Order: sequence, then structure tokens, then C-alpha cells
Amino acid sequence: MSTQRRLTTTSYALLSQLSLRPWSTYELAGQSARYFRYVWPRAESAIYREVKQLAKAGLVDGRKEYVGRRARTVYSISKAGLAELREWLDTPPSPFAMEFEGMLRLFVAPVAEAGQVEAALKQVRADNQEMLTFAGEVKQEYLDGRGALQDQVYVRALAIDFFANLLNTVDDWAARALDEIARWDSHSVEERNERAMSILAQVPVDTPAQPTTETPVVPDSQRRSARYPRG
Amino acid sequence: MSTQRRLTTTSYALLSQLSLRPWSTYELAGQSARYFRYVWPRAESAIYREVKQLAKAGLVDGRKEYVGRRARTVYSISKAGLAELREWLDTPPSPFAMEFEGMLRLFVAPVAEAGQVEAALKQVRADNQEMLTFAGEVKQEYLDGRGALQDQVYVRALAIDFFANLLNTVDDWAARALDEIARWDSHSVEERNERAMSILAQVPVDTPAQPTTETPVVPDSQRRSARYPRG
DNA sequence: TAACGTATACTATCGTTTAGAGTATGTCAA
DNA sequence: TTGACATACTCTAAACGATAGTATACGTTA
Repeated sequence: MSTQRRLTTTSYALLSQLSLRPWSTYELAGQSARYFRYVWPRAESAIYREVKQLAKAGLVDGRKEYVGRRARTVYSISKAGLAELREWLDTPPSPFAMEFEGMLRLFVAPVAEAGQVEAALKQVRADNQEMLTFAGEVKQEYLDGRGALQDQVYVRALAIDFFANLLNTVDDWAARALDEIARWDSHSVEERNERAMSILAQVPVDTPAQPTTETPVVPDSQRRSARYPRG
Repeated sequence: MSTQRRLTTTSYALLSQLSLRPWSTYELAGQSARYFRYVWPRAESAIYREVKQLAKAGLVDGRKEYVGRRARTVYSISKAGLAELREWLDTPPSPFAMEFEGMLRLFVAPVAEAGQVEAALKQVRADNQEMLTFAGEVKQEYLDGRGALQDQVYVRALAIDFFANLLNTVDDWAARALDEIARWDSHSVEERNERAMSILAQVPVDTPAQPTTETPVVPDSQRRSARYPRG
């Protein structure tokens, strides 16, 4: 019953899912692979490990069921689990983070062979297309009334809206970047840099009013765990 | 000299940085904290560990320098390292991935107390503002001609363009989502779901032409390591 | 001139997480 | 009855993160 170990966001992600309805571990792993993968990617084995620990901590109840001779465990959230979940909801979420190897490829451009960076960015667009196709399928599932947790479309629609827009933004950028790269061959580094300055000037973000007195330090919005501040 | 262990993307990120010029480990850790953090976030200790292994594998050369009695090691890429890097550039990049706890918070909305999800999304916007401020500072640094690797603005400008657009997209979404959440109080779940259907219909992604015969399986664009396919 | 705070430059350790393979049972179609 | 595929997990090495700790250098202030 007592919560020994500190819970991770992965714990809460599972508690969240289980707060909506009971699931078997296999189903949870499936949901993770199909949907959660995009916002909170975790290995399949981590799901199995994690629910077991949640059960040990008394935050979820496991019930063995049988399909023929094959057993499976169906979990549901416990009162203690729901309380934990509610407490988590009073803490600020950890900030948006990403891994984008495509950008690493771009950074090596000065020492890459012609075409290598281009190929990487084309791959980025291909991946994006694949994900957009998936998003389109999910959109259609909900429009057809056969989406997962269809009774919560009012929540899920916002998630689909998020992804479609995000993927389009990334794709638009990749297209722009490919356009620029195509010009590199016929321009010197100096010419490219001059052009870059006007691209920079048009980047949709305000520059600081007073010149930053010195190079700002390491960004701080790292991991958080405290409650929301005062108001 | 022989590469025993399989290199990770973290290895290649460091090789990339070292291919542009030599850096001390401390500088590499600093660059990682300041810039790479956003595309390939790794712990400081991981940087120190990794360069040492790259040195052991003969992919980088370390030279001890002294400031008084305090030693530091400055690394530069070796021929073998450059060859490895070039091979990596011939492999497709791993797909874009993210962690977005804010979305997890949204998913629990049906069991959350009023205001909890709203607070989470406001935090998302605050974090975004912070990152946008940082992007603005970096933009100004390059416009002033004092950015890191300023002679490569033609590459770095594209990265700043990426971030500004991405952050704006996330922020716009969060604002839209907050607008929707504000309506929840005065509407039943049925009314919310009805509204969600029209939001869904306007999501900027095409739905599949032929109805997806069955629920599509686990997305495949998982980790890759092979070369680009044929042509 | 001593003390203090901050930046530099790391090392060490422990626990967690991932990737990937492996095991075993059940279902269905050819 | 064989094989493909889905279900339902377990196991392990290597990668990674968090945290603490050590030590030197340098500038400011008391």
C-alpha cells in the first residue's frame, strides 16, 4: 500500500490510462505503441515492468483472467492510485522535449558530401508523411465513431489537431530547408551567409529589446516536481 | 583503433561537433547544454563518458592542455572518426520523436478536477515563451555576428527558423486548446463531442481515400540503421 | 592578504531505461 | 497439420540519467 519508490511520468501515464477504464497489460502495451508512442515513447518491456510495480505499490489492482489456458492480467486503478494521480495533476508538467536527428545531420553540412544532408531531410519528410497518414487514419476513425475511447472525442480531437499541425510545421520547414540546400552548390559560403542573414531576420520570433548583456546561461526549465507557484 | 562497441547517435552527435573544430570536453558539455539540448538532449555526464570512449576507439584524438596546474583535454576528430561520420551520413536519420507531458495531462481531463488541465496547458505556454525568448536571443547573436560558429550561419539560421516555427505552432495549439477547455463547464459531454467532430473535420490532414480496412498496426518507422533504400 | 563565490574541468557511482531477443500459448486459414 | 499471426509476457546487456564529489583558477570584497 505504501508508495516506496518515487513515481515517474511513465507511472502516471499508465495511471492516467487506467483511470479511464481497466486494461490488460497487453492492451496497455498496444496503446502505448499506437498512440502514446508520440507523446511519451517507452519500450514495451517498460510497460510490463511498470504496471507490476504500480500493483506492488497498491496503486492499481490486477485481476487474473483466462482465455483458454492462457492467463492475462487486467488492471484497474485503485483508490490510492486515483489519489496519487490527482496529486500529480497539481504539479506542473515537464517541458516539451524532442529528439531530432535530422537537425544533427544539418549541423554537419559543412563537412558532409553533397547530397547527404539532402537525403536526410528527404527522409524527414517521408517520415512525416507516414505520421501524417497515420494521423489522417485516426482522424477518420473518430469521425466514423470507431476511435479508441470514442466517448472522449472532445479530448482526443485536440490531440489530433496538435499532431497534424506539428507535422505540417516540420514538413514545411524541411521543404524550405531543402530549397535552401539546393542553392548551396551555386553559391559561395559568403553568399550563403549573406542570404542566411535575411532568412534570420524573417524568423517569427522577437529579438530581445535590450542587448543580452552576456551569453545567457543554461536554460533552466529542466525537470520540475514542485507544485505550481503561488497564483 | 578498432571500433568494438556499436556507436550511438550520441556518439555521432559528438563526432559531428568535433568535425567542425576541436573542442574541450567542458566546451562540448556546454554546447550540449545550450544548444544540442533541444535536438539531442543528453546528461552532462554522458558527454564526458562518451568522448572518452570515442578516444578509446580511436575516432577522436585527445590532447592535454594546462591552465596553471589544471588540466583539460581538447579533442579533435581523427581520420578514422571522419570516415565513421561520413558512413553515418549515408544512413537514414531516426525519426522525429518527442516527450510532451502536457498532452498526457489533457488525456486525463475526464477524471481531472476543473482547472488542473487548464493549469498544465498554461504551464506549457509559459515554457514555450521561455524557449522562444531563448530562440530570440540566439537569433540576435547571429544577427550581431557573435553566434557560435558564426561562419556557418547559413546552417544555423535554418535551425533557428525550425525552432521558432515549432514553438509558435505548439503555442498556438495550446491557446486553441485552452479556449476549448474554457467552454467545457457550460457544455455536456455530448455537446462537447459534437463540437469536437467539427473541430476534427477542420484538422489539416487528409483522411484516407479508401476506408482503412482495419485498425492499422503499430507504426513501423521505428529505429533504423540500414542504408537508404535503392534510388 | 585572506576569504569567498563562481567558473572551469572533470570523475565516480548507482539506479533506471532501452533495445532486442526469447519463450510459450492460443486462433485461424489453407 | 502446418504455418502464420496474435496474445502475453520475461530476460539481459548496454546506454543513459541523476547526483554527488573533487580540485584548480580567478576575480572581488573585506
